Amino acid sequence: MATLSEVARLAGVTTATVSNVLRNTQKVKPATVQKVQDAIAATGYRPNLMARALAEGKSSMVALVLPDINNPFYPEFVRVAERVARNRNYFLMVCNTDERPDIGRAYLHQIAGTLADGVLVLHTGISADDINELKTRRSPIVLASEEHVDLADRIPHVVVNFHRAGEIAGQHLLALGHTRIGAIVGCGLEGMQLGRLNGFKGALASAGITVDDALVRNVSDTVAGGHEATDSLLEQHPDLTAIFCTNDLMAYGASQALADRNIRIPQDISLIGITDIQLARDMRPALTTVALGIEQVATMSINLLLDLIENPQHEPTIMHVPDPVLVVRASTGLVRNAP
Amino acid sequence: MATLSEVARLAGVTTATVSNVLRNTQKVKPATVQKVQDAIAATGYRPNLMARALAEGKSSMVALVLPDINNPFYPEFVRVAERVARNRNYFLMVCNTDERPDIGRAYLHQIAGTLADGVLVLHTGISADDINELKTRRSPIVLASEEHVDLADRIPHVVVNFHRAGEIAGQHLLALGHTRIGAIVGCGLEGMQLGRLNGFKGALASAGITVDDALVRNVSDTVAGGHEATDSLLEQHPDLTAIFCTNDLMAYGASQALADRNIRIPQDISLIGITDIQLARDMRPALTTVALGIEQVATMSINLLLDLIENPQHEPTIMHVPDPVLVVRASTGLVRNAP
DNA sequence: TTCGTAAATTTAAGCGGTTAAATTTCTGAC
DNA sequence: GTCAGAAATTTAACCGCTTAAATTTACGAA
Repeated sequence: MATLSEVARLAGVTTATVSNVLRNTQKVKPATVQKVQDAIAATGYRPNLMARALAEGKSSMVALVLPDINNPFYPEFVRVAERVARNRNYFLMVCNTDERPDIGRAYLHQIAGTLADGVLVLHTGISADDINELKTRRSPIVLASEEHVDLADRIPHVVVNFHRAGEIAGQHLLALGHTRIGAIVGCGLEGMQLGRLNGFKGALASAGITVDDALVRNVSDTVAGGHEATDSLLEQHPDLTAIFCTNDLMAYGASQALADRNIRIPQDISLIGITDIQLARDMRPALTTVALGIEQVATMSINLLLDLIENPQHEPTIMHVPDPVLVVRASTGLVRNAP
Repeated sequence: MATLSEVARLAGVTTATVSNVLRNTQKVKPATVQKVQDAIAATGYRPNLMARALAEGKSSMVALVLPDINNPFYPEFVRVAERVARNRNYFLMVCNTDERPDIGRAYLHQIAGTLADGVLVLHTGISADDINELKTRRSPIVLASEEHVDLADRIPHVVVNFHRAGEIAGQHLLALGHTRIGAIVGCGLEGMQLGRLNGFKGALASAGITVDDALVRNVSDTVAGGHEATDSLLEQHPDLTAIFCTNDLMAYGASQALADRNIRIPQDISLIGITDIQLARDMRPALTTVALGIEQVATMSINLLLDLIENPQHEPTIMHVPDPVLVVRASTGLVRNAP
């Protein structure tokens, strides 16, 4: 690949001048600009972004560390984040940790401040210590939609009201007359989904219903997990009239388990999720869910990170995403009569 | 962030020595190694990967350019590719083009040879010209599972036998007695799915059946596309007994359309896809499909790229993934009796 | 023609590492 | 105690670009 100096030589000027042409500072005489541009065209020159990054002290790359690219939530997030980043002239490095905190840790240590100008961390179970280390390195970091209670007030943070999401789900089911409700909770790292469950419990408590632990299942945050939990719930509690899942992916699994048992949704059992991923719309019956606003979370958090990179703040910024919204589709209905 | 020279000063040695310790060439006396390691620990030093990349002429990053991270095929691919790359000490940059060739082009031009040591391109509709330009830059590039006929023999390539996949699907349906079969073809860029359709047609032709164009639908490569195409097919051909989709995502959409019309799978209509993404397993009924071996394609192509980076070849390597395999699940069955 | 000033260009240092070659320091054999 | 050769360390150039400061060139006014 041609380098700056080859271009400079060909154009009969210095690398400084070529550089000035490239970054079009207005300091170069039009005739010279032309010569340089000709030389660039002739050599097929492309700037070496590594060299530029080193010289500028800025790579224009940001890393997005996430736990499971196969969970459809993340691709949806990535797509938005990448678009926003691109529009602001940043590259997005997607780092998938495969749910392994050690991999996340390695990424953070290697990349932050050396390859990437900043890092956006999405519930990857990375420890507070590791995050704090980054902070001492003064490498911008943003946590999005986490529930890192012990860090929340010290690290820039985009907060999603998971508690309210659970509450909305609970209220919706209550409004339809359900009282025997099973709950399926993803056992994400760091108890990520606890807020959702608590919100749900709170809603029921307000109606005088206490959620028996026997009605709660903790499973992995996957289709299979939802399936399995549903099987388990139905075996022990065939009288359930509704199932609440702390996310849509597990709700999808639940719907499969119900289909396998020829239980109709929502005639026999109502089903509600949280998040509103694309799959929720695509399912049959389409899933009633509590939309968290993926697009907004992604946009806000990546923008926050880039803002922080472009002008560092002392006080950690905490931003709140607008409250979740109930999206009623076909998977919930009035409680059935006694079984 | 601490730099090499600060570490060196603290340890009372030269940057060269510190560098040698870091890359543990065996040239440093144990006592010195200890001093340096202490200094590293004391400063919290992390090597600046940009600087290293510039000095070494190698970034240890590879880019994966893909058209749509929301299409579940790609996350599955990414996950494998990233794992393989990580194990070989490379970072993976995922570049989502959102189906826009211009974005893909920009990524290629900016990244290849300057940020990334090589590029793996996955059906992004990037033009032959652009790919060739990379070649002249001598930046390693691998095309995976493409159908870029005009490039196939000049660019390293991982070939999937799409034709055979379509053929297998056709043969399976034939074996079950189907003859009135609708075909749904994704109109991916570059006619990516044509091979699959031709394979299917070939299988039917061997059985003396010609596929009327009226039974073929071209739609976007999405759930919605499959849904729409199915609606259209059923309206004009209510006598169909099976539907062949050139990929699983559209088959999922088809299954929704069938569910919406209370048409049972496979009792009323059989459904078959191609690829075998996770969703095919999760669907109800689970989808019969022709597995392309995502894991193998991903592994082979990323390995090929890394091999090429580590020792450049003159002849473009063409690798063939083992032939696709039929995976029979619940969505196909014997043809129903006359409607 | 001569200056002073603004415009254009060059110089040269630096970003944070790597590495071949040069130099210094150890070894152990004699 | 010497000295050759191996081992350890340092020197210094380089990777490709940016940029502040220095220098040169151009231009208009006196």
